[in-house]
Amino acid sequence: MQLGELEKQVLEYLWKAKPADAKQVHSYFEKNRGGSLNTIQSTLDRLFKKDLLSRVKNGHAYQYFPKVARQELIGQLIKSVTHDFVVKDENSVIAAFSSISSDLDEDQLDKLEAMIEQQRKKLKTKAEK
Amino acid sequence: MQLGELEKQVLEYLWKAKPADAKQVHSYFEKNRGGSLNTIQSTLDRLFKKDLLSRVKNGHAYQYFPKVARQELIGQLIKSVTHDFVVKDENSVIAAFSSISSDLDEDQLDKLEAMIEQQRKKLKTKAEK
DNA sequence: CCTAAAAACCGATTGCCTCTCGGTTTTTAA
DNA sequence: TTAAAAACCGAGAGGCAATCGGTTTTTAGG
Repeated sequence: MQLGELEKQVLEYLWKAKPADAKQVHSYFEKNRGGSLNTIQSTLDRLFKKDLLSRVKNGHAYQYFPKVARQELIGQLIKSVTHDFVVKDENSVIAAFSSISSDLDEDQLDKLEAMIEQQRKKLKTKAEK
Repeated sequence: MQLGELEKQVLEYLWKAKPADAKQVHSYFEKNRGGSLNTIQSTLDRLFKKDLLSRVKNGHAYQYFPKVARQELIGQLIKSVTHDFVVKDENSVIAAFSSISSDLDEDQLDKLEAMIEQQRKKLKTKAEK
């Protein structure tokens, strides 16, 4: 999946803010970057079609809000960019992790380890069934 | 950075094979997917300009070969796709890892842990300087 | 040195996607 | 019922990969 610049910014905004309609999103972005309401509207629509936003009609307008969590999307993006390089050799994901690990400090390594621990537990639970 | 389908396949090929010129690459892809020699040539050129391939003139033709290792590129791609979501909040990378970790089995978790250990050592060495 | 062949290079086209926005249709609330 | 608000439609611009024809440059062999 491919995300444009504005799409990313809108997502970022919606992760932080409450659900918002096109008008609200537009008024937020107007100050910094300009652009018409329609542009925002079609961007919201694109994100909606990509299944990254949900929407609910409320009075006049749709309220948009994220359908996926931030880290979930990041995970998705990583998977999709990685996917083609991982056929039959899942270890390249590990290798890639390793390639990024050089940017991590001790604190982050701790967190990563905790995450591994959690995943281990999950696997164990599954095995017991 | 953005990679097209053919570009990925060509990279994949060059990671496995010896350095090759356009003709060789073309003859490899001709069987499965067709396409003209020129297409391969411009694809190689695009990858070269993206700094993903090196080339050396040998007799008639350039020999192309990867400039980056497989896992290095994967890492790069992950970084670039991740980059915009990570400003001032490096933990989202960790969170993203966690989002992917659900696909990993025990064996892979072992490897990941080993990698973390290695990275820890590296940090320690640096600290002693 | 000259030349034919081989490869590189150039440029145009197609297709896909984001961003942009004007204009039309539909929905909503008074 | 109707005026305003929002959604929807469609088109154009710009970017990039893929494709390939045609021209220029390079190279090896006579």
